[in-house]
Amino acid sequence: MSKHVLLNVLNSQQRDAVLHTKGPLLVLAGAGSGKTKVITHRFAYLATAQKIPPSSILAMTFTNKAADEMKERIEGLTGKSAAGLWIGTFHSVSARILRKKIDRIGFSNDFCIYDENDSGNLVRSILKEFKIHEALYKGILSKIYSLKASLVAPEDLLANEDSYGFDEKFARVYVRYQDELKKNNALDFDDLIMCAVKLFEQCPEVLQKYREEFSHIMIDEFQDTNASQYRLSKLLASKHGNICVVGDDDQSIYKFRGAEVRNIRAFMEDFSKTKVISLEQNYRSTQRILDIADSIIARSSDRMPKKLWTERGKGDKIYYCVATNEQEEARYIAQAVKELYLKGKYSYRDIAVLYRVNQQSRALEEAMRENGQPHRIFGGIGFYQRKEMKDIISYLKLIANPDDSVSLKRIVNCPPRQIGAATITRVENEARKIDKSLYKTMKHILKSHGYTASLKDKVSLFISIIDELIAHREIKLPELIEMIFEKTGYLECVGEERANNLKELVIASEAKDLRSFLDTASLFNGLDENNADDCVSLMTLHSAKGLEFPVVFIAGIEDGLVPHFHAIKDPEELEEERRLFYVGVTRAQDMLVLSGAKRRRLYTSLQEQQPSRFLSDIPSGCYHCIEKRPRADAITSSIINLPIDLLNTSPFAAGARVRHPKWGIGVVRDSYGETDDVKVMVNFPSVGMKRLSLKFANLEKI
DNA sequence: AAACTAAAGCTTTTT
DNA sequence: GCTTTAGTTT
Repeated sequence: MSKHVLLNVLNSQQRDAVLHTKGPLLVLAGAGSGKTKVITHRFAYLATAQKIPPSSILAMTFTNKAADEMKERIEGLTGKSAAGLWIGTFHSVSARILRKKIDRIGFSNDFCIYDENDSGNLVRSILKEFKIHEALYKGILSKIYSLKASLVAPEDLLANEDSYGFDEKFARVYVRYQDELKKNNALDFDDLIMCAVKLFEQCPEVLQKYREEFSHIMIDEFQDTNASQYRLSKLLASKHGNICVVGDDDQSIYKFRGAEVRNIRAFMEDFSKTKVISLEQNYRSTQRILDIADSIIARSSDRMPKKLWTERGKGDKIYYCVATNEQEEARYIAQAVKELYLKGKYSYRDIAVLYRVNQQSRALEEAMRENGQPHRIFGGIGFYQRKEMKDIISYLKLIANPDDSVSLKRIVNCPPRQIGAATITRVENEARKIDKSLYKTMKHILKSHGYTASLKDKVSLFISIIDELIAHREIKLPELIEMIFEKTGYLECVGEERANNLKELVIASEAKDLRSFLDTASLFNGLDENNADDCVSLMTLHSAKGLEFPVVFIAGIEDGLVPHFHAIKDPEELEEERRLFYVGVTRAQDMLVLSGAKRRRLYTSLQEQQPSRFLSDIPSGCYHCIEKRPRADAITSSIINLPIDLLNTSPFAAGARVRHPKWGIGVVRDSYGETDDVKVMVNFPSVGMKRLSLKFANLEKI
């Protein structure tokens, strides 16, 4: 794409951001203001107009999805493949650097990556050994994570014991955890960033190499960076200062994961002469939606001042529906979805239902199912998170890295091989004695005397399977996986559904080598399915960030949910809830429907719920209140009064009697769609409700 | 070692 | 209320 065209499609602020290629740049990108467009066009501009080699531009995001989208759009703009470029998540970029250089700080370059599950198992086994109540592992793990996010290594903790306020017991667990990771030749997620920082800080010549390699740096969702990610970016950028960060403090909703909004202000201080550009024109939502959004966020304290505006016009009315309980609320939403669909302007895929906690999806999913709305719940367990996937991946991890004792433990008795807890404990004790990995210890046991024959037999059988697989580690990955199935008899010990999932794993492994496949499996949530099916999307407010939908429902606008009751006491957390609500509202393009219930079942008790305190910040004229009465009929009573122009005026309007060549006489229950493609719902006594297109159905009015 | 029962959880979660 | 996990039984 030519330079001219590249710049022409941008507004003046966006263009300023693209043209500011030298020195630090902070882009405050409001919701829907074309943030990704700026990043991708800036990349393309650097590469084409400024002749910067694309391989010298480092672009980091948080999610694989965002990285993929960025790559795709850059490919579209430059007409060249983005494969192999430095566009990726913080974690994948760090992993890529560490794969080449981590030996410089005393690790092996063929390290494996532990996901949260693996880390959790490791912490639990340490707690067991230390005789600490195992159920505490979650809290301990999250402490470890937050320390790592702040770049506090175990040795720093020990050196500074008092100042962090952690007890000695915890410090011992942390030290041990880190030792075990190293022994297993493994890094956890946070280590990826922490080790990259360590590498750069301890090896100036490595830092120098990458500083020269990355002449330009761009960072997306900057408000979500934690201390270690910011440090990493700063290390790489501080020399030339060609760093562009894009973010929105109003959309900071991951403080609980270590994100530091303060990094935005810190950036302006750390990089003097930072140019600040605000993107305030919103291309997504109607004015009514922005008004609501603004009234919510304007109350937020200590934010960078900005005000979104749009050229899209006022738009449809916004609704707030109060239902008696969560089932009624869900039914209301399901019926409104149905109505919107039947009116023809929106497909199911245009509609999202957002909520604060996953638990809310239950009632919603039930109502959708009853009403026959195709829907998809996002945010369950990912593709690679399923038990069967993790098992096979553990086999692969073990094949790639036999010293990975966490993976070994996971699959040593799966399928059952008579190697239970007692046997494992014996091997583990031995391993501690000779300070070797479980795999090496098992080999040691086979060569030693003084063990029972039955133990040796069991271990020998297992080791022979693993060694045979290791001997074939170079064959094509799908074949290797099939070989695991064959040698272990895994498929026979799982049900049909799981076996089918595993077939997908085989397919996903095609054209990949072992190493890169394992990185993919650890660092990717799973197949980020682009919803090809026409489905309503159900997801939490958190997972909706970065997405947009023509129609958005937000359920549970009640105190206790939005804001969540865990966040009500702490003013800072309350602010985050406000921003979360803001994020939800700003997902909507055309239509926004809020809802709440008067009573809701939370765990065991039926709670009386009050409307969200955030609603009182919205001027009452901004939305229409609806009381949901039970037993409203879906088709005959309109739940949402759609604008007149959407209503259909053809002769085949609701109530008309028609004759169909095959099904005989029926009654039109609803009609909708564009004038050149009108669709009707007809109830035929003989076959029931049918959805027909007037163009093809050959209906006769009688 | 597997199968069962009791008990304790229970916000969000990019990697 | 429901789901996960810890502990106990067979």
